[in-house]
Amino acid sequence: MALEKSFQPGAVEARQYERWEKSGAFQAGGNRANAKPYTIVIPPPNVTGSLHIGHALNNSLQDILIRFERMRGKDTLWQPGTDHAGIATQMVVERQLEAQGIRRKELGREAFIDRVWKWKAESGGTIIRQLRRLGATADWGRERFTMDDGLSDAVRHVFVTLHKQGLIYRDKRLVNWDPRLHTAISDLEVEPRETKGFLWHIKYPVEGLPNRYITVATTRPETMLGDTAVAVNPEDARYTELIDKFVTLPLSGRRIPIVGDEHADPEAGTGAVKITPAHDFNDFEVGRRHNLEMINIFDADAKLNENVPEAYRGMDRFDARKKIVSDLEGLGLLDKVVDHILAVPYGDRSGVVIEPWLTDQWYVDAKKLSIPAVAAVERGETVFVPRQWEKTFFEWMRNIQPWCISRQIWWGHQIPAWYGPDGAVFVEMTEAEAKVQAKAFYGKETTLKRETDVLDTWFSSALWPFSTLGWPEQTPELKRYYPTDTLVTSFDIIFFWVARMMMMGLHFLGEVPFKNVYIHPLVRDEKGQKMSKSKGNVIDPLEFIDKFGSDALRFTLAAMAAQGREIKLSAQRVEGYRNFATKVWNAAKFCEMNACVPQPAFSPGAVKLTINKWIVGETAKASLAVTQALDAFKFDQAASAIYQFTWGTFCDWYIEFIKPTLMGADGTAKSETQATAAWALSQILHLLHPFMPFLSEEIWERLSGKDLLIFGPWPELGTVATDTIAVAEIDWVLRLISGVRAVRSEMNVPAAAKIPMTMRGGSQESVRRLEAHRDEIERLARVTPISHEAADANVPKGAAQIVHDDSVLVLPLAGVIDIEAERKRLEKELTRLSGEIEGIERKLANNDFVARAPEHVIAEQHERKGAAQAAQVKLNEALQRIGL
RNA sequence: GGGCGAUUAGCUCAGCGGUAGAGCAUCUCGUUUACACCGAGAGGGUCGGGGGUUCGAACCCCUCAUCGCCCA
Repeated sequence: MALEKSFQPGAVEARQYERWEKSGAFQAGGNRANAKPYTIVIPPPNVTGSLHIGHALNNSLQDILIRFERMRGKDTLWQPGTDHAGIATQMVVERQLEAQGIRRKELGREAFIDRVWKWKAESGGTIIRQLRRLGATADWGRERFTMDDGLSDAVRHVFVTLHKQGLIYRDKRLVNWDPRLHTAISDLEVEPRETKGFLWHIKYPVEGLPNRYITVATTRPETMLGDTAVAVNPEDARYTELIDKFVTLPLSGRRIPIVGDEHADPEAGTGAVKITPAHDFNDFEVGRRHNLEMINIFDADAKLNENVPEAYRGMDRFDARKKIVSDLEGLGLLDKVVDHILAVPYGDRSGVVIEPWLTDQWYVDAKKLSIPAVAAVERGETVFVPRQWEKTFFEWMRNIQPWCISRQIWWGHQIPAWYGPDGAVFVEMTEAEAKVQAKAFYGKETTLKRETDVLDTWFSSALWPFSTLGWPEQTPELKRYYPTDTLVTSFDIIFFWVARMMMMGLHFLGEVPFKNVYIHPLVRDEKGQKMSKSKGNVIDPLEFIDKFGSDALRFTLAAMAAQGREIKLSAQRVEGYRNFATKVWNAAKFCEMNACVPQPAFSPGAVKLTINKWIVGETAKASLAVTQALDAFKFDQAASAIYQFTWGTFCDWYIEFIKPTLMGADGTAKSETQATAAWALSQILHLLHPFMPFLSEEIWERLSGKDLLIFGPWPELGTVATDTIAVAEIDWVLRLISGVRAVRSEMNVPAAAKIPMTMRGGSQESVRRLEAHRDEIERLARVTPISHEAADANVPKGAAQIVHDDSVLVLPLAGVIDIEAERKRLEKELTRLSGEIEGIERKLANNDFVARAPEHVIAEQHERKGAAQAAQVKLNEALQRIGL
């Protein structure tokens, strides 16, 4: 079947994807039961999500690894799925209901959850379908969802076990309260935004000292109604005499102590700070140190509650701020107001200011769980790539806080805890078991009330690497694929994912969940800005796929995935790699037109022609480069290696070189070259497959028509030795051609003109090479006739001369050449050479260099100097001849 | 305030102790039978500044500057 003029991704992608899927290539296990397993678990995207460019990068890289290992013969498992995204999903469905005039609370918990499931069945998991367009070869039959029965069972099991081990407990602490969503959220879901605000300096009258005030500076005056102390630094001489005295809190008249605490920074504000333990994380700690009372002044909406003077009750926190400031001013207690920049915490889902609020919540003792996780990374059981991210991991893990896992929403894993009438709690897998416990506790049947809170989504995500494999059942899959091999994610997820999965994996399976964590960059727009819906600069990967093809997008992302950088993506770049795809297509078309068909019995080590020996060696080199780069997660280098080899070596030189042979009549040379070209192309398709799967599979099908490329085998050409003699010879020819082309262009010789070339001097070997490659040189350098003459022969007037190793190439261009220009060219070359020689001589004259530098470096310098000097001699001769 | 990172050709980025690289852009030439989504060639960098270590530094160390990100 003849190949069309160019590659049409749209016509190919769906069909090839179907071939793969039908072939069973995606399925773990399969007929590779004896092979070594290789496993990646997908970082589960939100079930509400759709594919954005970050997902495209993340999943392209995973697919490249999976395809690479699959071709190498491993039993690959790429475990796909989504998480239930508690708050996000609940919000989506709630909004839908509101549009129909239905309020969640009116509907009731059970009915609401039914609606969420219905929504999930209809519109959830868009992203999973979109991943197929990217060419992702995950094992879709094994797709999991964090709310599946099995995974929910794992969640309950973990919760109950940790509780019995004392690693999950209930506590009254400050949490990040979202007054709009009415739930606690995690530190990581809080987005600090730098905001212009004020520092209000407020005077608190000191008890027993008439007209003596202590002035506190605060960014949140409304919280003063909950103050239970004023703190000053014990070292601060201004205030030492006031410590242990009392102030009268303005507006409420409460009597609160002045305490000495290091939290007060003498340099900041007035050096005295008000302490509101129930509404500030730092103050909470101060309160614990000094046994201060904790007064909660807000309700769940962040409105002032009954613990404040009546005038302020029921007010919104920001309205209350205004009133309090003005009331203080009226009392003459407002000292001054200073502009101040502060970080205000916003909920990343709700967009409202988060309120530190005192509530009862469930916590995981993350500190205890973090110890083995840190140790495992220290021992190298899990390795981060690039390594530097281990610092980030350690930094966070060593300062880890108790993990608040309860959420006051409905969609999620309801906490398996039941309360007795007196508040005693029974944590069990099922209500029946809880009842048994309760009966033993109370000595009689009792009515229990289940905890209404659900768990943080990340609690279930943390179990993903093993819950998806069937844990807590001891399944064969768990045994075979855990620990997984590689987790591919970006750095902003180290805390969310990596850390929590490490803790849970180690605690429950005694082994790390993954051996490598590859941290890839974040994708930004062309200007380097983070993409966000509000900025309107989001790139839709599907648009790129439609326009340039999935392969082009994948290749671009791989090529830009250099370690330790951000990716700035531009359409131009994607277009460039689309062009590369077309180039490959056309090279294949050329091979097809010239009957270059893969020969099953072809042995790359047995080819006879120099050019074929050369391309065999170059192919082996390229395959090694790609393999090594992928092994080291250097996707950019792997992409670059296959790109350079395909375009710069195979297309630019090899194909051009073999044209005469392919079109000639020499049967033996022709058939060897056809077979070699077909072989080299097939190696290219194999090496390219992980990056450009659709294109490579399509060409492979047309070329060989048989086995699917997706199954490999991956080129392992380590045993094919590079023929160094052939490499040196072809290198000599290529440099000769390039040299002639450069001079022609510089001298403005019309591209179509064929000019004579004489090689002057040169060793026997040079003469032999010239003769052996006469045809190719004539064609590619556009010179004819080619002749050879002795080093002392006469040179025609007005000839351009090129020093080429041990010979000089003479291009007689009388009438065409500008003698002055040629002289300048030669002189420029000479200047460059003498500069180089000077530099080398300076080095060699340095005794320290000769004494201390390694031998091979010195030898190299001598070699370079020799070559430069030889060229210098020839150039000088050429300069002398030019005027003759 | 603490930590991490960046600064290399016009742009985007590799390279991280021993002759400064790629892609794109620019300029010149091109109806050579796979490809103009192409071919041939060219120009362009004292590798942010300053110190130091070394026979030798874009690369290691110190310092300053500028710009990011994370944590307080």
